[in-house]
Amino acid sequence: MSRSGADLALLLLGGFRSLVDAAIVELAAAGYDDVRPVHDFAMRAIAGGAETTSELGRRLSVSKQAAAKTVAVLQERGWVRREPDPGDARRKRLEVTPLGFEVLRRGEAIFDQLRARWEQQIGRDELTAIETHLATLVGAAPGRLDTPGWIVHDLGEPT
Amino acid sequence: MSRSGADLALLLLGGFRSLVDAAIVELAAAGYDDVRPVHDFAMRAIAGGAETTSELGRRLSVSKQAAAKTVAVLQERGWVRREPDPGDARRKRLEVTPLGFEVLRRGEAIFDQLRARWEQQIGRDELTAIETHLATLVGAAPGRLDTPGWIVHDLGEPT
DNA sequence: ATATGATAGGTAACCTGGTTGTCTTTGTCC
DNA sequence: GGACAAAGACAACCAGGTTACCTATCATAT
Repeated sequence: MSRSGADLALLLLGGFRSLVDAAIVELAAAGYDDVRPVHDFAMRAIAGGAETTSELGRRLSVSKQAAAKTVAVLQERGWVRREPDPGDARRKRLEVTPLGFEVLRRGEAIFDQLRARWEQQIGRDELTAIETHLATLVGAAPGRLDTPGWIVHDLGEPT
Repeated sequence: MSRSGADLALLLLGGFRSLVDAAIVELAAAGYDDVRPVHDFAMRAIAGGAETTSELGRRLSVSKQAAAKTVAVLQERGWVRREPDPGDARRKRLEVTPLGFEVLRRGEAIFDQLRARWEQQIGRDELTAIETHLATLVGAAPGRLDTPGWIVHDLGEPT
């Protein structure tokens, strides 16, 4: 019945949004108010080795100023700390706080749960097929979205 | 190898963005500068029967003020006209201009082309399967994204 | 016939997540 | 020591949203 290409785009966006909206709602219910995708991404990047604001900006493909704004809210909420770098007075080293890791782990659990729910609906093989194909789509595109290789999967313990 | 739920969300967003970014680039190359998804959606909604700014806002699930801003740029670019409604002095009737339809048709063609390219890569059945499953995901979600039933598929001729 | 309430639109102030441009401080390399 | 690069801070701006509030017009009930 031939969906249009625009439909496809809409479906992809819709899928993302239904996942993310559900996650935001559940995080809020768990007491973490107003966690946005950008917060999650940024904390993962920091946990994954983005030590400075400038580096964070590069990894997220945004300007360092934009990264600085994000860091400011993260810091204000106590999810990220900024401390002077002993070896370089220009830098302020970023680190995710235990509380930040908690948010990250919660978010992860929620996403996994949503994914599991969907897997149950459409079947395991179908889901992996979708993921594989999406990965090739994203990978094949003249990528504006930087390959999210920096996404840290093992959140470990909050030290 | 178990992708996480967060990966899935990222893949969906990435898929949307690679499609949309490519479309924006190609539309720009065709002389239509800075066509954003929101412009396309809004014009489709208008073409599909959203006669007033308030109605447009309702259909796009944004405030009427936000819709008014979008209409302002659409009008400025000559893609949409606003004319007083003869039967109701409060209303200003919206209509997509021939130029606006041209943009819409161009965008549609580009999306279809991108979809076709992808279909070639992963196979027809796979793509339809993905679309079907995405549709259930989006449909099943306690939908923040209003069902885009208003999306007009047949752009017809610019009259 | 008019008062009441709903609706269309406009204006203004504000938020978020971006941008560019400019500046200072600090580090590195020759 | 001098030139340049990099980190961060600050300001102005933009897009696309929000809420609050105002006026004009229409519809309806009494």
